[in-house]
Formats: sequence, structure tokens, C-alpha cells
Amino acid sequence: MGRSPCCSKVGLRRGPWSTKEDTLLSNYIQQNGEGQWRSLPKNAGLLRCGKSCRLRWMNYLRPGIKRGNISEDEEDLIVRLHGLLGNRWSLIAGRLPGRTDNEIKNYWNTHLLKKLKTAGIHPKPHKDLPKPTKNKKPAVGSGGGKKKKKPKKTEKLTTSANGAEDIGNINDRNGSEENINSNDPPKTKVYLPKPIRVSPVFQRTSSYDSLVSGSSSTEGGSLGAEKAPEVASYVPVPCPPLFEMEDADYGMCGGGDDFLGVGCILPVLHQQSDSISDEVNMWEKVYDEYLQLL
DNA sequence: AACGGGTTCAACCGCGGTCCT
DNA sequence: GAGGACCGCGGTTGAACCCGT
Repeated sequence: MGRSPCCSKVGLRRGPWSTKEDTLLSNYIQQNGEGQWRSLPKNAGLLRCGKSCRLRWMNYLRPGIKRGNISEDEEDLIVRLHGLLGNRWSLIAGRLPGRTDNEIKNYWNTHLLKKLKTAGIHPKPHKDLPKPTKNKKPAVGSGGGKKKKKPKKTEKLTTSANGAEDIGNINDRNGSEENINSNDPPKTKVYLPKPIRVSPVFQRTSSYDSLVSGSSSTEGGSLGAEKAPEVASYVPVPCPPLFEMEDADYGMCGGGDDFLGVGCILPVLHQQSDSISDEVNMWEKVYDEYLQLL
């Protein structure tokens, strides 16, 4: 039943892509479109796993990919979105046209994390959040990257994944052991649509604008029209729970062990209102917008 | 110039959810 | 409905690169 195996991985190339491979992949996708990753390598004449082709295309070859030079504006948005979404890199990337989840993830880990720490802020995982149901084996390291040589590494268990805070995975949460054990809330199935990438013509949303400007307007502004980025500082901001559902506690900012200890700590532009309630309203707008996005 | 430690980022792995037979 | 393959995501790795000594 089911389908035939994806790819045996036997005799497939690994490691960095050559320009020839890039060309083959690009040409094939331009002619035949994305998708069919399984059969793509064979059809395109590549000795690569379909998964590898997809990754290469999505993170590097896809048209419109911006590389490097993440602006202050983008950086600010990443921090805000991370506060809202946690390590949902694909969702965050969806709000940053031309940026890939991999790039944002790398940028967060290498730049922003450091930046926040030096600012005395220590973002910590939402360990209190219920984990998705799953018995991940205690792994010890996942596969490893390689930029060049080094043919191998076959198995290494992985420690991976457990850092993911997955606030969005409501379905999983409802089924988590924690919830089952604790008072057994009725299982409310919430269907979350798949994340989608926004069009390259990114429109900064009204909520974002209001965050940035302090305005409560709901009329949209575009990214292009944004004001010059203000110097942001990172201050604790009480924010409303993201998901007020039957078994709440999904709020990134709720619960005791929240994102940064005392509520969300997110960059707040100096010019915006000092009023905490205004900020809460802004967050509610962001939350509404996020729900609409979903 | 050589060396060593730190940083960056492309690419890998494993897993969960979805789709297909 | 069951079983298995596929797709996409997030965490991790490690070679290349950078920079100070």
C-alpha cells in the first residue's frame, strides 16, 4: 500500500551543491514547476535526494530570495514575530518576503540571540508549554551538515526538536500527556491551516504599523511606506494570551515560565505610547491579525 | 605568515502531519 | 480504516570563513 519509497539514498550525492547541479535544478523547476520532489532528481538528472533538492530550491535557488543584509526593520520584525510565534521559523519567514526559514533561524541563533543576551535578555524556551504528543527518542545529535567533504555520518541519534516550542500546534497540545493527566479538558480539535508564504509584495500590516507607530489605526500601511526604523529597545510588555481556548495555557506569554520570564519582552519603539494598555491593545490586534492570517 | 579560537550558514537528520493506495 | 510514502518543519552539525594574537 502507500507509495513507493522516496529514495534509497544509495549512490546519491550529498554535501554542498555544485553550480552545475544548481543549474540543472533551476532549469528543471522553471520548466516543470515545483513539486514532485521525489521524481524530480531523476527527471532533472540529479543524483540527489528529492528532499535535498527541495531544500536547495527553497533556501537558495528560488527566485526572490534575499540573501544577507537583514535590515533593522526585518530584524525588529523577526524579534516581534518570534515573541508571538516562538520557533515557528516557517511562519516567521512567511512574513518576511524573500527570507527563508533557514536563514531566519540561523540569524536568530547567531545574531539575535546574542544581541538579546548582551542586552541582558535571555529568551528561554517555553518549557512549560505542553509538548506535542510524541516520544522522541533521546537523541544525540542529528545529522550533520557539511559544507564540503566529509562523506558521512550515518547515524547519530538526535537531541533535536525538543527545543521547539510549537505554540501553533494546538492539535498536538490537546493530545499531550500533560493535558490528559491534568483534568482532561475536552479535546477541542482546532484545525490549523498550513502556514503560507505571503506574496513577495509584502504589505506591512496595520497591526505591525500600529506596533511601530503606536497608532491604533487598522488601516493598512505598506512596508514600503514605513517610517525609518526607530531605535528599538527591549522592554517587558505584558501581552495577551495567544490562544484563548478551552485548555488555554497556550499563550506564549501566559503561564509562569513565559518567553522571557516576566511576560513578553519585545522591542518597543521609543516613540510609541507608554501606556501598557495601549500595548496590550496592539498585541490584541496583532493576535487578531495572526488568526486571520491562519 | 602561521596558528587557534570563534562565528557563520548550508545542509543534514528525524519527526509529525498529510496524502495516497 | 490501515498502512506506508511524501512533504515540510525545526534542531543540529561541522567545514569554511573571520579575526585576534
